[in-house]
Amino acid sequence: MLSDTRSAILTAAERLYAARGFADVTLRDIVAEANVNLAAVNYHFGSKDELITELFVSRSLATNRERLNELKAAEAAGGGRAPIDQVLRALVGPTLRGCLGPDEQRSDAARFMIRASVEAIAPIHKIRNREIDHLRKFAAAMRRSLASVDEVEIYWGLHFALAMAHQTIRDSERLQKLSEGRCDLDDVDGVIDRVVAVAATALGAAAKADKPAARRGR
Amino acid sequence: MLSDTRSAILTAAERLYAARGFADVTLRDIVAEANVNLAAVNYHFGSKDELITELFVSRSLATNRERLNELKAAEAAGGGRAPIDQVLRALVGPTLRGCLGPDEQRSDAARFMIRASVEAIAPIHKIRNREIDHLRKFAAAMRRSLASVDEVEIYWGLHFALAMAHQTIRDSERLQKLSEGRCDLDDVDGVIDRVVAVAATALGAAAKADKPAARRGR
DNA sequence: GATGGTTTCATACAAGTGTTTGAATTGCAA
DNA sequence: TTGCAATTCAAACACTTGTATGAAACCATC
Repeated sequence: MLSDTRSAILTAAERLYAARGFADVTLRDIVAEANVNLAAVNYHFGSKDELITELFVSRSLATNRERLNELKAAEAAGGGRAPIDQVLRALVGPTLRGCLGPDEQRSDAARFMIRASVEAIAPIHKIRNREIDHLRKFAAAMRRSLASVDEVEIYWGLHFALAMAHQTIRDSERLQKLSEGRCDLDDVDGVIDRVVAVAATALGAAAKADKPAARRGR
Repeated sequence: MLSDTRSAILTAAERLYAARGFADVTLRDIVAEANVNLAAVNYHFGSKDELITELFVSRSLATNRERLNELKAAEAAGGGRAPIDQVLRALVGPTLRGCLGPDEQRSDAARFMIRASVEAIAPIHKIRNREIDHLRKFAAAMRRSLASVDEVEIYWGLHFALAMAHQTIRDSERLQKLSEGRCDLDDVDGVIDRVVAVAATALGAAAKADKPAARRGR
């Protein structure tokens, strides 16, 4: 049976890290949010780093599971091979849905994971290699979907898709200001469509030529 | 005449922040790197935050100047209007060149700016609005280049171009591992070509339809 | 109801942080 | 050289951080 205090700490830490980042959230902030005693953190987790590690591992597994579920559903519907846009959608959809859109729909877990992937925090950096194994599954699905595309292009496409999704979450405020509100970031499905469309187009172009567009102007 | 100590502090801070991020670089680290006394920072800058602010403003102006120079050169050659790929190249080229490629070619300034744009550090967050004015100039150049493209698509294209460039810098290690070295990140011009090509393709597709590619699979 | 392990609590601790201080040192003009 | 402002320096300051301690409270089991 999991201690009540234990999960209260995890939830509070997740919420605070998601909202304010790792830099200026202290153990005292966390225990205040969780309404528990300061010493409870070290009692239940051993140290602050171990708390962060456990939180990251737990949320990382959950996110990966969600993405793989979407992927498997898409591939099952297509007889073991899903259209590239559905593969990409499974990759970027869960995180985008968890970070954008109406407040009540956002998840602290998704925003925590974004912070964790961006801020170079010591305990997380050591574990992050596991994410590569997870991404490899998507690279494999993309190759099944686009058999004629060179493997290198697959990696670049996957990388760019994640880049666009990630940065859209992180810099949504800047894009709003820059476009003076004309870019609608509350239309989460629209954003997902855009990211998927651009990445799929890039991969589609790669299917027709081994090299990207001709270089000019150097 | 600028004090020797003053610029030594700026240089040391830039190098350390570029290499290790803001989180775990202390004033004592900086003064050790600069070979000056601890109190020199507060004497010359007033506070740590003011040091960071001055550093960010200075490097930000330099980066923006470099990008605008490339843009103006391209537009001058085209009679006030540059091809979209050259506009995009002026936007992402300087930073990518300063952050990727051979060590001796990298600039602490470029890597410092990446850190500054990623890590939510208080003194910088207040100034970062100025970057929007700078990006607006590129949005305007893109509209001159692609008169038929809807304004919203311009913003999305600019945003995605920066996203791909940024993330490629930040996650170059992951991409290397994921692709087992098959994605050549030392070929800086090749990377720039890829980013520019994908962004330009996305904008080109937008020129043919008001909406991005049809939505599927919801 | 007593017992003993588990959990909570107030408090203290050592280490590290940015900042301040006041005395030394420097550099330059009179 | 003398005088004075600008700069450097070692030391200390006030504060915050994560962690450790030992007593108190809790709680199921006998």
